[in-house]
Amino acid sequence: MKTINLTTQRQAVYDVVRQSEDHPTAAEVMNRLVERGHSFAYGTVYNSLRYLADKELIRELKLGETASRYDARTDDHQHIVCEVCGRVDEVMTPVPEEWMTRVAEETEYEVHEAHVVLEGVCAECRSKRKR
Amino acid sequence: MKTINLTTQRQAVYDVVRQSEDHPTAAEVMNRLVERGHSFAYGTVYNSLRYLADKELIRELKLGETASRYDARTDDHQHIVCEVCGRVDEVMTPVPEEWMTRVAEETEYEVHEAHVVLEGVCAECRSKRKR
DNA sequence: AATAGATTTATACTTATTCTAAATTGAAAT
DNA sequence: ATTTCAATTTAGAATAAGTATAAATCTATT
Ligand SMILES: [Mn+2]
Ligand SMILES: [Mn+2]
Ligand SMILES: [Zn+2]
Ligand SMILES: [Zn+2]
Repeated sequence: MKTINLTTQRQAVYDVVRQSEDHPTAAEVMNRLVERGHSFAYGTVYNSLRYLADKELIRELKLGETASRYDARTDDHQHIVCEVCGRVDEVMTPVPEEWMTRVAEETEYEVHEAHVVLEGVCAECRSKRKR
Repeated sequence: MKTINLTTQRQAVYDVVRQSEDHPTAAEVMNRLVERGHSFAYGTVYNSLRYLADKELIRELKLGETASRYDARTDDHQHIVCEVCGRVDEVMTPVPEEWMTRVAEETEYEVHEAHVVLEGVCAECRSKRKR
């Protein structure tokens, strides 16, 4: 049931995701694997990412870009994307329970989760802009 | 600058989106155009949707599915997707300003907007399930 | 060692969308 | 009315991300 089989490939993919701070795409994971001397088939990287996400060791993020990103943080959190440089940062402030409750009332849905993608300008791009 | 040129094709695409309650995908828009007796090139439908979204007559939604959906409502609102039947409903209860402010403090971003996709089970699927 | 299930690999395929270059349209100027 | 020119549409090719397939390889158990 709960048994997790970490093959060489899966372990290497997992390591890359865990050691990345920037929510890499599958293509970025692949590049980093090559940098580390691995050469796995593309399909294997996709399979591994899917496997790790299924086992909840990582999360797949759909941020509205063309490619999914992957995140080794599996605790509840959201994301913010810089409109200027594209960086993706963590949002740890939780979505208010009370808002979710109100949405459940409004929509008559049983609400399971909320995926939030915020957009704005990061501190770095803001300071660059002022000048 | 602000001039909007609604060709026959763009007008027809706009009409379909406005008269749809269900946030159709580009392929669904195309089917509905054919039902109405139109036969536009695929590229034209995509171009029209992009044009209308640029002019802010409609909105493009990225809900984490493979295909974008389109929405004739351009006022501020969010969406909820049923995990069982896939239907997409409106969420009009606004995201709390206060939460956005806290996120701005936490991340040091200048926050411009929030895109929220909630997931859960709709009333209809819930009642079907209970039996 | 033999078997069998799981996994990896290379490659083909799919889906959504964008790009391209030629043809068409339509408004403005003659 | 005819010419002109930019904007638009069209058909089809191209791209990007991801999935499916089938053969080869690995691994645990007899
Ligand atoms: Mn994250
Ligand atoms: Mn909507
Ligand atoms: Zn930035
Ligand atoms: Zn439902």
